[in-house]
Amino acid sequence: MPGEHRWSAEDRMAALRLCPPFSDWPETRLADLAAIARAEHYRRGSEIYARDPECREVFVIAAGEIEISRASATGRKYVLSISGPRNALALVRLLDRPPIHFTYRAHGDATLLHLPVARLIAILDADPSLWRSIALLMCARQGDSLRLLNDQQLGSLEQRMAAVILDLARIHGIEGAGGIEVGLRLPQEQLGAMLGITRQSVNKLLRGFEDAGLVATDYNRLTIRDHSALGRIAAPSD
Amino acid sequence: MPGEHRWSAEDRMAALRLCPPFSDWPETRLADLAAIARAEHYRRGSEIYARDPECREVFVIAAGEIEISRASATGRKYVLSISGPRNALALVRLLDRPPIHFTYRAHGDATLLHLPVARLIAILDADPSLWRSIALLMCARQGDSLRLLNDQQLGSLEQRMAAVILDLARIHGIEGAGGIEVGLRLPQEQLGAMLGITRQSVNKLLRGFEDAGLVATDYNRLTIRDHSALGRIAAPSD
DNA sequence: GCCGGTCTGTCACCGACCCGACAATCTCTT
DNA sequence: AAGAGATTGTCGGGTCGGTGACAGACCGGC
Repeated sequence: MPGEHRWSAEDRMAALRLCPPFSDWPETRLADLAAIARAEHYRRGSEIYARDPECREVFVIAAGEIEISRASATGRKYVLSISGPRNALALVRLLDRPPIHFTYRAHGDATLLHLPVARLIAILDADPSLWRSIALLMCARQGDSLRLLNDQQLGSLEQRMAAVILDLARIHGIEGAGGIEVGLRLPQEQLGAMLGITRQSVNKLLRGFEDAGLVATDYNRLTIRDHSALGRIAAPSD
Repeated sequence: MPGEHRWSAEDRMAALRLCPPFSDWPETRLADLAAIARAEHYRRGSEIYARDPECREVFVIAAGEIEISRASATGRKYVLSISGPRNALALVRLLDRPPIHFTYRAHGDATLLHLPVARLIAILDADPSLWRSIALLMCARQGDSLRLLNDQQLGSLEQRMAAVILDLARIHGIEGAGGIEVGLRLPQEQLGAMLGITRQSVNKLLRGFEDAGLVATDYNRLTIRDHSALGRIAAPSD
């Protein structure tokens, strides 16, 4: 783990090496990438592109978690997901005119590598076979989005709640004695923002899950007690 | 327009030439593509991959409309969209293991060009710069999905209804004297399946729109009377 | 032109979720 | 160690959309 104060080109390369879609790039290309990357540290709660929402940069999470959300005019907030280390974000900015702007916020303290889109594209065009990795990653992301859309329309609240919990555990889970603990500050309000429901509804559902022995909750902390049962709820027959 | 009975290699190329992501391919590559494409005709209501849902093919709509949907265990149906000519579908199948399977159904009579994934990938790898067009298209598609997710979570029913109508008009709209007519058989039940609500709710909303002079309805047929007002409803401030 | 199937309009009832409120508990900073 | 702020548990009332039902209108085929 590199020191917080400074990220050398080596450190940047090490982070990129583990991050799809760059993880299967040859070393020389990774070096090109590391050369244009700029490391930046964010304190908990700070917004990533607060200064310039139109900024044409992609970024990679080197450490920490990033909440991807969007607020409505009425003040409600929808949290698309909370992404973890080794994840590339904002890839839609490869387009000249990205469709809509999501807000990225550091959920805990976080370190990001920023990659200016223009220079990234230059690297890709210099060795077009690299585009393949981008294309396939975008296919995977698209698949995830479609599954999410489908779940939201067809699933019951219980199903969606179980799915969100399992998803969080998959990304941020820490194996422990009593089960898998979600290594995140996770107030019920936040779960609500991911499900599009209110805090109170989350509370009721969550207590239902707890009574059934599926999860354990403890002030901002969530632990999965029965992973397979939760999976059965999330995907009943599928 | 080629005859219904037979699609020559020339006909197939002509269709592909207009379809993103192939529209900016050089002629020689388009010829390669046309060589592996198989044209197939579908009657209204027939399901595209009824025989083999696991079939590893992408396809392009040469003529007609395709409804992309998914059914729940309880019999409810969610219609993701109704896609029109010059659209490539099922691109997520470029992945070895696509995430979930959507059902594709011919909304009216339709003609498709089928492209086996393995051979398509062979063409792409033979000239990797072609992957660029795939990557950028998938970015655009991903952006569309994210916008849809956002709208569904944050938008009111009215907003979402207006958005869906405008979207349908953009793809299937026919300019006419009294406004833009949606050139589709469009029962209220279908609109409901796109919005995740029941026929009855659609009816009430739609009559509200009609009373306000935004649209005109006439048995299976929908005409937009006030496009800009509808746009203001769909995206209030944005 | 007739008829079965599809589509639309409408109603009463009901349940799920939202809203506002309040008290208790926990965490973090000072 | 104390107090401010954040989080949780819980309640009742209100509202929106779902459910089931029914009648009437429309379409397409024979």
